[in-house]
Parts: sequence; structure tokens; C-alpha cells
Amino acid sequence: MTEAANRTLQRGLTILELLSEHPDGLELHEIAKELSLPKSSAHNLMQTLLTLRYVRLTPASRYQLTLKTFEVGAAVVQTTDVTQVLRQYMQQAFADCNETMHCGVLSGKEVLYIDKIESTQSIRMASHVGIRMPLYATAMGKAFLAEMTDDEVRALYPEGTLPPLTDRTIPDVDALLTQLSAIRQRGWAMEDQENAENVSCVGVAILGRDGRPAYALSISAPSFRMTEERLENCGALLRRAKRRIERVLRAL
Amino acid sequence: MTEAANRTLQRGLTILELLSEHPDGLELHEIAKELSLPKSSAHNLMQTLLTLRYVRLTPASRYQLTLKTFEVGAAVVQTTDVTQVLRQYMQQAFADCNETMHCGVLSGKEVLYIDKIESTQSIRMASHVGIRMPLYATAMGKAFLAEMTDDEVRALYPEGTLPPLTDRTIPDVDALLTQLSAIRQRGWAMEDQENAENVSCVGVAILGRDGRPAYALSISAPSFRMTEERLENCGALLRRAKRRIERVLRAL
DNA sequence: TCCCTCCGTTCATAATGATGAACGCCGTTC
DNA sequence: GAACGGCGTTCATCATTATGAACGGAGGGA
Repeated sequence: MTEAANRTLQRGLTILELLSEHPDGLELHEIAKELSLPKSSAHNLMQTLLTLRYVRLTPASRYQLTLKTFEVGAAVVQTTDVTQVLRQYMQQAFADCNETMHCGVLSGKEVLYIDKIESTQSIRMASHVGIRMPLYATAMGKAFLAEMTDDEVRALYPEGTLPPLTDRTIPDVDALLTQLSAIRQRGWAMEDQENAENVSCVGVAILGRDGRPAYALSISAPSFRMTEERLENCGALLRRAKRRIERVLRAL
Repeated sequence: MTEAANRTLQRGLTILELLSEHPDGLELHEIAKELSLPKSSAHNLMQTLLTLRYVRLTPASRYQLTLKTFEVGAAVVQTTDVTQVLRQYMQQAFADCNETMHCGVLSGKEVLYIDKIESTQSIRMASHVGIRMPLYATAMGKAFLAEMTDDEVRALYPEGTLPPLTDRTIPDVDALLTQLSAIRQRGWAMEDQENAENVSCVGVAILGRDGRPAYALSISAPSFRMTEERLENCGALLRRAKRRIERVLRAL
């Protein structure tokens, strides 16, 4: 994505990534076009990937990934469990935002905080590992709720009103559902001082193999640091992490 | 392993493969030493792999694979089933030997042939897809038997004698067990005109996730072409395929 | 059938990566 | 605490890779 030291390697790996998104394979010119490479350069790289057997050529002259990439990757997964997967992607996202991050699991009507990485900035969020928070007042929680149907959400809060934690806490289920709809659209949840003063959070939920929400990630920062732009960046960061983690979990 | 067109890409991918065999990670100098690279070259490549996030640096300055390789590889597997996995590795092995290959499943006391690739040489084996053969008279079958205990094998043939298909067919269970022991040692089975005249085969069994023999691959050739050396080559080829397929199946 | 286009391949040259030597850092030894 | 050895990093120079242009073949339309 960014500027890498070594062009050749960068390109080779990008080709593998590209092919992974095209199970039916791509022709040489398609690869060249997609990565804006001269066809002769693409040709050279594909020859190498062929002889190394990362790629094969179908009878229709389409390049397809072989299982070799999977062989290599699978070795990592053998020695990795779910929490390590979450932590690894949390670390990657952290490297891109340097704000306190949390990881939580869905536990009834609450989110249970199970892991954190603390920002190195002098003004930062305190940690929450081990505690529980109501779903409706946290970014992670709202991300969880957004993965449920409206009926499921209403069933969680039959009273219809939501006990306030701050004066910004969402007051009732109707307001909550309105927000969830926006969250579903956008792909990430946010929470602005609804849980504690001067703290803003962004969160996403991770679906397990069964398609049910299982884990969540969040980025928390002092509200003054969470500009509109930063919010968008963090949201995009988390959405990317979500997609990747889900892909890994599906095969785990 | 061999001569690839592009040195840079070759090296980068080899590093990924190397790291996949070292879950705890390797230090820069270890990588350089292992691949006989100057440390400055290794350094350059590792920097690239770092920025591309295929690799991360632990606090102890060890390079470890991230899950990115797995993400890429997992995409292939999503659209692949077991028979396609087998066929893919069969094709790779075929490219290295150009002799008729078969793939079979264990079915009671027989091996059921489910797929083939025919040699392009003018003198070649006829195809066997869909037929069944006794375990004791085929390379695939003996490979299956070699994955069982002696007791299990004896239980399959309580009579102790084995109906001959040619005059070379192994005559009884005792002789069979002797051969199975050698097969276990060597890692691959062979069969020399025990099933049909002038045909020699090499075979390996593939263990499923449950650790039980499930599939087998074989290479068949006219006996005159199966020199001692070629036999060894084909055996090694199949053993490699076996290892890889099992690794993939384990994560499938 | 002929022409045209599109695709993959090849090749000489320009751009980029590889390398060993030198540097700085740290921990260890004497 | 001085000297040494091992490690990662940097840099100038040389070897390899990237590239555009040219080639040849396959398919399609007129």
C-alpha cells in the first residue's frame, strides 16, 4: 500500500494478494493493468512465481494462486489461537493510530474487556481490562448491537429506556436503533462521551465462524483529539482489521 | 529451490517459507545465514516485508510471520475442496515426472480410483478411474496399509493368504507385513508387476485431519522406464506432495 | 482470404536492487 | 574500564531487474 524499500518484492507480493481476490485467475494483461505494470515486468514476475509454484497457469492462460501460499500461512495459524489473532491485528491498528485500543467479547447485555494496548501519548485513556460495560453506551457494544436485528435489540431492553452513564448517553431504544442503522451503513460504531466525560471511541464487531458477533475492537481517545477526520481514519482502520480478522477466523 | 527468473522475489518468498518453519521467529543474522545472504541484503528484504506487514519484529528483535500470508492463502482455500487440493498437487507432481498418476480413496479392503492424469508419453498406462483394486497388490493400497498397525492389517486378511493377480503378487500376510515395515521406513510404497504385467507403481497415503489414512496418490509407469533412480525420484516427489497436502488438509 | 487487433514474449538499455566495508551500539571478558 | 566480538544499519559501487519497442501468433470481421 505504501512506500516499501524493495520494489520487486513489493510487486510480487501484491500480485499474490491480487490473485487471492480472483479465485478464477487473471490473465497477464489484467494483472499488469491492475497494478499499473508494464506487461513485460508483469511477465517477468509471473515467470518467477510460476517456477516457484506460487502460481499456476490454467489451460485458458489465466494465472491462479496455488495452495503454496496457504501452506506457508497455515504454519502460522497452527501455533496461534483466537486471542493471539485479535492481539496481532490490534497491534497493527495501534501502530497506525497510537491511541489506546481495547478488545472485548460479547457477554449478555454487556461487553467484557479482555485486552488492551495503551497509547504512548501523555494524555491517554486509562485501561479497562476485566471490566464490563453496557452495550448501549460503548462503541464496542454498539458495534455488537449493530450486528443484531432490531428485534433482537428490543428484546434486550424491554423497558425501552436506557440508564444514563453521562448526560450524553443514548436515552432510549428508539434513538439507539436509529444510530445502529447508521452504524450498519458505515461499518463502524462510535461513542462520544456517552460512557465517560471527555472520551470518544470508535469500535467494530468481529463475527465468529457462526456468523454471530463474537469479539469487538475499539479505539479510545480524549475527545479533543478525535477530530472528524481522525474519526474517519480510525473507523476505516478498524473496518479493515475486522475484515481481515474475520477472514482468518473463518479458516481457523 | 531451483533457478527462478527473479532473484529478489525468489529470496523474499523463501524468507517467508523459512519463517513459516520457525514460529518463534528468527533474528536477522539467522535469516541471512540460513539463506546464505549478506546481512545487508537480508536487511533490505526484511524492511520491505515489515512495511508490507508480512512480518513483524518482536521486542526481542526476532522476525515473525504475521497472519497476512495466511489471509492471502486462505482466500484460495475458501473456494477449494479436498478433491481439488489433491488434483492440484497431483498436477504439480505430474509436471515433474510425466508419468500417469492416480488418486484414490480407501474403501474397505480396496482402493477406489477417483482421478487420474495420463502421461503424454507414447507408451503409457491406461486409466483406471472408477475401478477398485485390492490393497495388497497396488502401491496406493500398500501405502494405505503401511499407515495401519500390523494387527489392523492382519484383521483385514484373516485367511493369511492373498489371491494372486500376477505371479509376482505378494502371496501372504507375513510377506506383506515385512514389506509394509520397509515402506514405513522409506515413506513411500512401491509395487512391481504385482497387479498387472510390465507395470510398476509408486504410492503414498495421505492422512486426513483425524490422522487416519484417507487418500492416496500413485505414479505408474511401464516397468522398463522405472529404473532404480527414477523410482527414488518418484518416491521423493510423492513424499513431498504427501507432506504438503496433509498440511493443507489439516487447516481446511 | 486478408487485414486488423489483441496478447504474450523477447531484447537492449535505463533504473533499481545487491553487496562488502565501515560505523555505532551493546554486552562481555579480562 | 578498555578491548573485543556480535549484531543491526548505512552507503557507494556494481550486478540485476524493469521497461518500451519490436516481434510473432491467434482470433475475428469484412
